[in-house]
Amino acid sequence: MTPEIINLIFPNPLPTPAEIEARYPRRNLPEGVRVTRIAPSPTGKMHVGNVYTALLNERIAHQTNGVFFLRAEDTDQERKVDGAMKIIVNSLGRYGIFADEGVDKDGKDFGAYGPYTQSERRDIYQAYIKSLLEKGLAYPCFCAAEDLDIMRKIQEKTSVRPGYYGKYAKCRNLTDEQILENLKAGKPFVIRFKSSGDNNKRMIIKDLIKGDMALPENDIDVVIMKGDGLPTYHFAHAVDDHLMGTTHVIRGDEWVSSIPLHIQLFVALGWKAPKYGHIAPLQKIDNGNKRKLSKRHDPEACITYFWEKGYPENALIEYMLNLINASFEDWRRNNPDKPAFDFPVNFNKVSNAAGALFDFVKLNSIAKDVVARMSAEQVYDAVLAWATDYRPTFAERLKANREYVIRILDIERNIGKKSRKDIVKWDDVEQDIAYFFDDLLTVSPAEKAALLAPLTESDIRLIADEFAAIYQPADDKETWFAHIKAIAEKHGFATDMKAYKENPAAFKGSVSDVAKVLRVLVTGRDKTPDLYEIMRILGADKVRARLAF
RNA sequence: GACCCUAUCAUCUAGCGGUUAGGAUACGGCCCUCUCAAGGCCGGUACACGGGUUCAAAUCCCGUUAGGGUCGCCA
Repeated sequence: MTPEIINLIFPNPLPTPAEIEARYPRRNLPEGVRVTRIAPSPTGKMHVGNVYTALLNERIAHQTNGVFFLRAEDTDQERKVDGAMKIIVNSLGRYGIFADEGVDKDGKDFGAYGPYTQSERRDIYQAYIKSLLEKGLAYPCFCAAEDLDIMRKIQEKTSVRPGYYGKYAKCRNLTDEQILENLKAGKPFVIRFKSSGDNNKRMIIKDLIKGDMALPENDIDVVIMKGDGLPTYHFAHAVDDHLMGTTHVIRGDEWVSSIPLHIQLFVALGWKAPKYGHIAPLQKIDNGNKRKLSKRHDPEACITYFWEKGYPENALIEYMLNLINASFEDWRRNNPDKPAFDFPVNFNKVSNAAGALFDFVKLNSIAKDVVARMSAEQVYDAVLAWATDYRPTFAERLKANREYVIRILDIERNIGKKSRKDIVKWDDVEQDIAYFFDDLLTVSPAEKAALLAPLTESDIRLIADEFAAIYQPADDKETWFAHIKAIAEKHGFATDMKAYKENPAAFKGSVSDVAKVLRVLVTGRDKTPDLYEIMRILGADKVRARLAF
């Protein structure tokens, strides 16, 4: 390719590859230290899968005291959304995932290997594309999108492998004169990579996660520079991950089939390719089939779904760590008090080769454990923070009743392994504690009576009155329960559950029925945590008032 | 259609030639118990199918089937 042509393609002054290399010195890191990255497109929504991939990459790097950086892949100017980096950075930060270098929430760079936004790296990509043109490893292509469509249709119709290769690569063998003519005529063009691959040959790819794969060599002359002068993903990946010193590229397995291309690109540019690891996307069941979670169709694919529901951040992290290495749950059992990030991720054994179903049942179970390990104060703070964003009215109530709510949240908590586990997500709490507030307790007497059937209204009234008369909030739990037993005995209810079970007909009911009367009258529900605690927290006045059935 | 990958309980998985196929979640039962939750104990459920190789196969090989992914100037 003549200098004249190259100057027509790149009339602007460009740095030389050597100058660029000098600006990106090799990272001086000890053996075994890993450099990874997360490279999302700023399209405005954060997929759970992005967080999952970021978590894995972050762990892989930071477990070796390596570098984890964030790069904005915004070469598709059509899909770019303003403010998207803020969403990405906040989403990750919320889960404790922080980059050492990259783009911050305002789109500003930090770190020595920038710019970390691809659209700001145009000259760098073009410099390397220019060098490829000079070496005859790339060429301009003047085929219009419509021409390519027609070509693809013909290929489909004649059952040939689609793509721009071999005899279908029309612009590959254009003469310098033809190129010059097109360029001078101002015909739009892209730059394609001149592939020397043979589709009939296989190359062995060593994938860190999937293992060895035999993939066909790439023989397609892919576009490396688009009509707008920006590179395609493939080319930007090679340039950036080389210059930025990425040692391990861990990404979604939609990239598997382009690994041969990527390796080709590294070879053509004279660089060493990073190690690759590919993870399968998170799936869901749809009409009996698995398919990947999609931002378009599945609300739960968007990370904000978990914010709205108030899933504890640690619950999602622990769930994801569990998907990464199923041994996480054993580790957690042995290390109940350690931060989740202390878990040694073994990325040679990343599970989920085929794509795991995102399992909310399991997530919920993990979430219960996570919440059970928190103190009442921590739960309060977390619920308040969540409610402030998503339930302002509830947030006001929480703020006005801090001590009271903490006491409520503390019922049967912090007793080691026996802690209650009824909170999965912050969204559950308002309902859980509603009966502690008179204005939220809207169960009518009729509804209460229905819950208490077959006891009659006079039975209920009798029990309630007798208990109200004797109730002392200062009583200890034994005394409190002795009162209930006494009332039971007096009215023909069994106090010995065994005796009752052996001969239920001999009694009107059991002591649990008496307790149930009190429970329903005081809380409006027949299922609650420890009634004794509830009464103490409510206070004698409120208890008596509610017992006045 | 072509190519690549994957295939163990309902779900996530352990397993890497010899195991009563293990764990977790879910489910069921019992115990505990003022209800519920929690906890403890117990239980059922799996190697997709068909061929090989081998003394021996969930493990290795080959097919079949099923699922996933990729075949763009999107990433």
